[in-house]
Amino acid sequence: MLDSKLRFFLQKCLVLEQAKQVHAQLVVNRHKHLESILVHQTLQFTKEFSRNVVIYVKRILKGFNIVDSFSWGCLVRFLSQHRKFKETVSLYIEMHNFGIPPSSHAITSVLSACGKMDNMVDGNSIHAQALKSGLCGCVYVQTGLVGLYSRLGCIEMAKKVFDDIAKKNTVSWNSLLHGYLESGDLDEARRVFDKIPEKDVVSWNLIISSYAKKGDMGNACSLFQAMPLKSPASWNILIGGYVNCGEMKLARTYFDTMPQKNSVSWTTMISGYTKLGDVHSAKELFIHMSKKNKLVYDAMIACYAQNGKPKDALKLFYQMLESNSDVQPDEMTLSSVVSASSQLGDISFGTWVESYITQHGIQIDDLLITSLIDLYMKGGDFAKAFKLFNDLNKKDTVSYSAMIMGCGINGMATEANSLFREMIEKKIPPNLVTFTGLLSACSHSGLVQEGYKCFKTMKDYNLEPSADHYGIMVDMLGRAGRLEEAYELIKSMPMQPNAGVWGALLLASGLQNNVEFGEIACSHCVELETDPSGYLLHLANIYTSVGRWEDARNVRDAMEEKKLRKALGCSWVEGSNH
DNA sequence: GTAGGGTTAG
Repeated sequence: MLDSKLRFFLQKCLVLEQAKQVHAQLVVNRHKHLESILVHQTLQFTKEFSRNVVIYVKRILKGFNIVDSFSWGCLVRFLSQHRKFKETVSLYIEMHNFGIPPSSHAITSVLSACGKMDNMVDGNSIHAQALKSGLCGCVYVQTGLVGLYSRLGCIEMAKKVFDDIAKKNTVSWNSLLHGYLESGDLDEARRVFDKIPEKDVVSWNLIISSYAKKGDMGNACSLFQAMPLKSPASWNILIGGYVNCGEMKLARTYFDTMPQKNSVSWTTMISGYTKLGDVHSAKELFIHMSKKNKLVYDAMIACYAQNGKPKDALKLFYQMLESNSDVQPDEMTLSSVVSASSQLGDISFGTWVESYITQHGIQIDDLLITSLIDLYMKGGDFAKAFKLFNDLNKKDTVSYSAMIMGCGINGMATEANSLFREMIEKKIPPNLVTFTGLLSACSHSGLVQEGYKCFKTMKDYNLEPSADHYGIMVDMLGRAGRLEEAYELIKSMPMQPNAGVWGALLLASGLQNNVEFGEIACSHCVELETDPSGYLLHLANIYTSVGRWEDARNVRDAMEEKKLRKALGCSWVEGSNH
């Protein structure tokens, strides 16, 4: 009697606090045999990932006096489902060391985690373990292995395991299909797709997503229309395809017409607008979404951070912390947030983030470390930045560039150059950002020869200097007093010089009190910018410095007049609204 | 088994 009552009660266990209360009751009433149901229910109903749930459940599991592979498997699956792949594998190992034999549940989850992490080593040893424990006859485990080898690009192994499956289900077929898609063999994938006896919505989604990823929206769209039953994922795949092509209008049409939007639909659209720099449309969508989950917050925070709105990014982050205890930031959220604070030059935020990470047990990863490196380099805490740099699991183009960029800003040319040499030795390819850092290091240290050499090196790496790179070169030459050379370089540019390039020449002309180049540079700046008052003021100062008071006054007068006209224009517009 | 979020410049 009490059993069924408790069972009913357990079904209602939606949040951790309730689970804890019920658990206390179980213990008091000596119903420990119901603990595994509690574990199962709690994990099933926890929609948003929460580390507290993991800690709590693990404590219950370790208190079991019976071997319960099923409950352990539930926790392994919970971690894998919430994309905590590293933790999935380490819990699996912990479970093994605890003497719990693997369940098919646990094995399939840990295999999928290994696949998503590109972790062949653990994947292989789990395969071996599955063979030893006799679980390889289980279709779920076999299918999990097909999925693992498919993801890791070992299509031959995948095919071998697949052929051994006695009773293949649709999931087994789909896993193999996934393998051919992953290896880029679209023709073979299409043959497998046509051979699947009972295609389900995932079979269709897989083949459609492969066309969408290739940018072949014609095929993707016609298959989408042909499929008998569409799931929200099918719509999201199509929308994602259009987003990747930059076709936001078409994406929006499908988004607006789809019958059941889910959070993926919203995040896909928001990130599409992010990439095009359309913060307004992204925000519009974000505001109108009713139940926002963590990923939607992440997408919107990233949108602000990537589009030069760091204050908005931080504001939304604080809002996220306050809004809902279910939505907890993780390393993904924090990397955007750190990038925003770096843009604001707020180095104290780094210390806050680091303590937040330890307090909440967040797994720090290379991307988050990279954003912290950038923050500390810009803030001048080089010791901390170098330490973090050495902590990286894998140094890549972005992390090297962040370091070099920081050296560049702080005029550390020697360090920048040795980092550059190091990355070349390690065969890590530099990109345009790397050279921005290197060139600005030379510029800030007055190393003209070195700068030229660097600039010319770019083509060895198939990199075309951008207008910004020219801007730094102009700045460097200008500071060295070589205005003529700087002007020649601007004239040689294959693209239209921007206001930054001319501004650099103007600034240098100011340092040298050179009217001739000052006038040229300023006239271009005025053409390119809507508010040229700063440039004009600069030119006026150049006139003053060489004693041409009359010209200086003329420029200032012209500025005043423009300002007045602008002010009048504004008040006229405002007035007309009333 | 399918769909969504993060790091370096401007």
